Amino acid sequence: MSKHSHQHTKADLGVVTGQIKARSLKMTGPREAILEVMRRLARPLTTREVQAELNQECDLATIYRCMHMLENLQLAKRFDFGDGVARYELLHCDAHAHHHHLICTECSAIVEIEDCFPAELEERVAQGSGFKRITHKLEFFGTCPKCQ
Amino acid sequence: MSKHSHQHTKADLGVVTGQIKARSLKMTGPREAILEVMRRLARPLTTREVQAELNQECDLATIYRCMHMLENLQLAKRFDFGDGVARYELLHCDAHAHHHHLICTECSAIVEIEDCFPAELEERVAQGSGFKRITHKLEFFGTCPKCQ
DNA sequence: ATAGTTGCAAATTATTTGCACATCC
DNA sequence: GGATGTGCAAATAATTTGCAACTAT
Repeated sequence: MSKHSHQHTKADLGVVTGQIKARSLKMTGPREAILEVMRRLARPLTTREVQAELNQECDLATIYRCMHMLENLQLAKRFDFGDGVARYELLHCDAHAHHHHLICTECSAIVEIEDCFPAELEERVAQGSGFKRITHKLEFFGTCPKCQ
Repeated sequence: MSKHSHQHTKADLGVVTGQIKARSLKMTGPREAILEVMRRLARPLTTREVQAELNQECDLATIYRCMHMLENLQLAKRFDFGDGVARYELLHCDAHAHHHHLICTECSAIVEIEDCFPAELEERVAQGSGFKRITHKLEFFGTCPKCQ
């Protein structure tokens, strides 16, 4: 419940529930369960992975809809690792929100990269193109120690 | 044929056909047509976009299979812009092979970014993780001038 | 000749949607 | 009570696959 338990790798669900209620959306059983899984695993997850981690039963459609809601509220981010399946990760609440991943092309293991990508390049891109509100997605791929 | 005709935006199909034949694969009519489209448009294309640009008829399955072949031969690269559709782009043959894109989140317009991303960061990632053969994908998203 | 290719149709897989019923505020 | 959410089943949409016929080399 405390709003300041900064565990750094775990999103603060208080913020999430706050955002949900602020928009007259509802905090339901399935949503709580999904959020708990996303907070606990704290890495990009497919809808099926989320479903598998759930204690209770939950329809895939519900999970998809929850992911979309979280994405719209900018509480989660979608990632595409090139295998045709979308993955979603809950965003952290502190400044560490923006980060990248290193994915093993053999076993799909995911490592979070703390090194933040220089935002300076983003500005250069903005200026050279006339685009506004620029964001970026950066993912690294390679072969993990186990799979080498 | 010259290895140094730097047209910069167009891949050298000679290299592609060379690679294909070197592996005892065949250069067929459909493949030539697909490659011509990819070379001409020189941006990430969905299979449907390729099909629409083709003069002759060509089955989607054939285009998918061609994309996979090109990807395996490292002659093309797959991109995911977050809309659930894979896009493939023919790689250039000169040193400019690696590049990034800036995609309009409104109209999906694609701008190629010449600025190459510092490979130095890639090495730092490699060292910190124990991963080998590291590559990366970096895409920028924003609102283009027209859509602002 | 023969290994590699293609089109077609059917199968898979991911994701979305309509709707009646259930649930949160 | 009324708006919002859920499960279920059906609909879309992307991508893959089996196979018989075809074509480069």
